[in-house]
Amino acid sequence: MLNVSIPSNATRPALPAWRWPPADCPRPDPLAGFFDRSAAVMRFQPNDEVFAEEDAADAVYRVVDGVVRQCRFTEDGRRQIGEFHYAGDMFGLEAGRRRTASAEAVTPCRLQVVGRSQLLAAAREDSALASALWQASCDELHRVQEQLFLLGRACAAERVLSFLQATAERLGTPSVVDIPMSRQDMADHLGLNIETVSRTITQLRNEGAIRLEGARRVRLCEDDLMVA
Amino acid sequence: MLNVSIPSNATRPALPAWRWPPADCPRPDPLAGFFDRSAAVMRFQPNDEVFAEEDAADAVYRVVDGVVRQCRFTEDGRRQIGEFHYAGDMFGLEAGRRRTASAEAVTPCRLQVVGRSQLLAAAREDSALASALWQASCDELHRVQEQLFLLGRACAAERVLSFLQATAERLGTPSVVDIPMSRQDMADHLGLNIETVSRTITQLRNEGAIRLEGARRVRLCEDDLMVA
DNA sequence: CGTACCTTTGACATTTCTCAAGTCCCGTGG
DNA sequence: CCACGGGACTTGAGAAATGTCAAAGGTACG
Repeated sequence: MLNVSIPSNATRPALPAWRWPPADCPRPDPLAGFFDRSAAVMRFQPNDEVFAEEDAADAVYRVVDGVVRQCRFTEDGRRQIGEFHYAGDMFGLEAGRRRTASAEAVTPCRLQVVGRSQLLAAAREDSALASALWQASCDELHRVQEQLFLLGRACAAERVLSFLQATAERLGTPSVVDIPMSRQDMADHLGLNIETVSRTITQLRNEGAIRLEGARRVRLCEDDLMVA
Repeated sequence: MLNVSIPSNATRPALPAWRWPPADCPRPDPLAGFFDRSAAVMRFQPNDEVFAEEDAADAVYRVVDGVVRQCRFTEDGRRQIGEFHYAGDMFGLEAGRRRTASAEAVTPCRLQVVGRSQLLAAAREDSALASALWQASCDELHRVQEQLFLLGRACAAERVLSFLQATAERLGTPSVVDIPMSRQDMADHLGLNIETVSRTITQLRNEGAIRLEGARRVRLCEDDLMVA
């Protein structure tokens, strides 16, 4: 079980990390193929806006390299980051005609861009592409539902540890994470404030669940994944 | 703005309620047609399990009447309710072969059931059906992202009020809600505990944002939606 | 009309947030 | 090479929100 100080009244299991790539993801990836054939490439610097809430949702993106965050704001300045997108992720495909969230570069990044109607037309011709699109939506839904559990029912230590593990998995480096985003980004993704994220990381370090090799580099210790 | 006692340091806008049905939802509904033609009907009593996490995901459901909750559990007994499904909602279509959440009846209900492969085969033949399926997934994703904001960044009063407004909209009764689920269900959906939900409802009543006409019936007062 | 369950309330504990200072790191320019 | 500045990160102390435990009301249904 988690060795870190999660409220003492209950035995709390480690949360399952997101699986990436999904076991049943078909290879070679028709989405990658389509973007490689058809997309233009754009570059963005950190904090550049890729698109804003309410913009026309007429383009679809795929990350070549770098990291993108998807977020929503309230008028009083609260921000919720729904998802981070990494190399290989598609994002920005929506059913409605307007964006329901904005997207911003976290790190310098290159994005492939295609027209939404172009992608949908190709999917109509190519059932492998259509099924990859559907698979991608479902994967996204599952990640968001995992996130929902985290925000609704997990304490700060669980949220942070789970995030670090998921990010490590996603980046393909199971035992070390080079965290690409700021503490503030982590906080707005995890529904915490920046000081709580920082304190929680310190606490996880003190309890031996992680080791810090610089503020943006964390080594995950093995026993985090164990269940008692 | 919200008149209810949300932390006093900031001006917090009312959260937008989910739109239902979505403005661009095509009519007549090809999904409804397909289920009406092809589905068997099953009945469930409150708390009956429709399917469990890890079950084979080989059936797809549509609510005829009643309410269904979709939930995930941890070993230590925490529960997160992702979504409630009402009359007309499809649920249970997944990309993977296993359920990632369980579904349970909240009220007595009747559900239409079809085989997953049957639905997908029909969608391959009928592009209107395919597009309705995609639309439904996207709508679900948007609702979940709204929920994500609520759990990550909204205080108890905002969560409860937003939930009541959304439920009223969803049930087609904009000013009165007949809440179909228990306080515990609300709590597990909103990431609160049952006592906090109860206290928050009392507080909203005291502040005039709602009126109670029985524990399960709430009248929403107009000025909840106003922005100062 | 009694019983079981759901809801509300109270008192107190815990977690997380807020505000205010540090500290660290890194690039820049002397 | 080293001082400097600025941003990011960390830490502390106290406040606020939410959770926990316990018990009292309500309500529905046999």
